[in-house]
Amino acid sequence: MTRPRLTRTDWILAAFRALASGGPKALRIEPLARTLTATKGSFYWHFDGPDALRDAMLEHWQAAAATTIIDSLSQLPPGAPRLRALADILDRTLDPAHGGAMAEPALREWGRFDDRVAATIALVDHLRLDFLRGCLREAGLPADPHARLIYAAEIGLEVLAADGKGDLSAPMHALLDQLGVPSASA
Amino acid sequence: MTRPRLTRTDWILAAFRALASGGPKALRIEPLARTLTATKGSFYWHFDGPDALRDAMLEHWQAAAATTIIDSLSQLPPGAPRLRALADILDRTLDPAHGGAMAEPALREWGRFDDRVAATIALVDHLRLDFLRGCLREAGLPADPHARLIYAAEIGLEVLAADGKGDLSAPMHALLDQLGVPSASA
DNA sequence: CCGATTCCATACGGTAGCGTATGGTTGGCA
DNA sequence: TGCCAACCATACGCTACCGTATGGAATCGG
Repeated sequence: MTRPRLTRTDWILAAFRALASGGPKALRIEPLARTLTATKGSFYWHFDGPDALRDAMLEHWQAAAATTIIDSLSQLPPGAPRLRALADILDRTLDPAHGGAMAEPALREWGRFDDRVAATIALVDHLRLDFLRGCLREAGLPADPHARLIYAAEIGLEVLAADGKGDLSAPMHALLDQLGVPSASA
Repeated sequence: MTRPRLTRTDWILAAFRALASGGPKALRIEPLARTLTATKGSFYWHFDGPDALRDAMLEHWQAAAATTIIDSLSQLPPGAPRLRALADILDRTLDPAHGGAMAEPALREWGRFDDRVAATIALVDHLRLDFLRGCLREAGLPADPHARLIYAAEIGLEVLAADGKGDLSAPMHALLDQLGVPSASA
C-alpha cells in the first residue's frame, strides 16, 4: 500500500481542479496538498513556490486551450465546417469529465488580478480570434467584427450556462445562421 | 477634524469597490475597514457578520443592475430604440466613475461558490432577458434565441474588454444589424 | 447640561496558511 | 548489498484574519 509518488503534473491538475471548484482563492498550497493526501513538503520540492505553480498551470492551459483545439479543428475542411464544429465544442467544454472544464471562467477572474495570467489569456484569445478570422475568410465572410462577436457569444453563453440552463450550441448555430455561415448538414 | 461616521451604505459601497478591484477574495472585514480608515468594530455594529454584508450588497446590486437600467430604458420608445440604447450602455458600464463598474464579472465569479449570490444573479439575468425579449417582440423580431444571443454577446464583450481593447458597442450594433434591428439613425 | 443611545476602537484568543529547516524514507543503480 | 539522490513528512515561527467582549467617545432628546 505504498502510496504513489506525485509528479509536477499531478500538482498542476489538482490545482486546476481546485481552481474550477473553488476559484482563485482556493489555490492555496496546504489545502491543495490535502486533496492529494500529501503535505506542502512535496509541493515545495516540485515547485519553487506558488508563482512557479501558476506559471506551470499557464503553460499547461495555453497548450490545452488553444493549440490542441485549433489543431483538431484544422483537420476539418476549411471555412464553414470548422465554424460549425467550433459551436459543437461548447457542449463538451461543460462535460465534467473534461477535467479543466469550468476552469476558464475562474481563470479569467484570476487574470483580473495577476498580470502573468492576464497575459496568457490575452495570448490565447488572440490565437483563437485569429483562427476564427481565418475560418470566416475561408467561408467568404468578413472577418471583423464577426470573429469578435462569435467569440464573445461563446464566452457569454458559457457564463450564462452557470445557471444550468443548457443548450449552448443551439444559440451559437443560430448566430452562425444569421451571419450567413452555411449549415453543416447542407 | 472629527472624521465622519460611517453608514451601512458606506460599507456596502466600499465592499463593491473591493470586489471590483480585488475579486471575491478581497471581501474581508479588516482590509475593508482599513480602506475606510476604520476598524471592524464599526463593521460588526452595522452588520451581524459577512453574510449580512453579502445580503445587503445583493439587495443593492439587484436594484442598480436591473431595475434602474430597465426603468431608464423604458422611457424610450419601444422596440429598436431601446435595443440600440442598450448597446450604447456597454461603454458606460466600463467607466470607472460608474462605481460598481467592473463588479459584475467578479460578482458572477462569486456566484459560482455562493448560492445566495448565484440566485440573485439568476434573478437579474431573468429580468434583463425578459426585458430584452419584450424589446425584440416590439421590434417585430423573434424573441428566442435572439435575446439569449444578444445578452451572451454583451457579457462576452465585457469579459473580453478586460484586455483594454475597447470598442464594445460597435460589435453589439453589428450584431443588431445582422439580426435585422433597425438602426437608431434611420 | 445630562443621561442614554449610537457609534466605534482596542484587546484578546483562536484558526489557517505561509515559507523554511531538517531529517526520514523510498527507489534506481552499481 | 549498499549508496546516492529523489521524494516527502514534520516541526517551527510568522502573519493575517476572524468573532467577541468591553469600554470610551460622539451625539441627541429632554
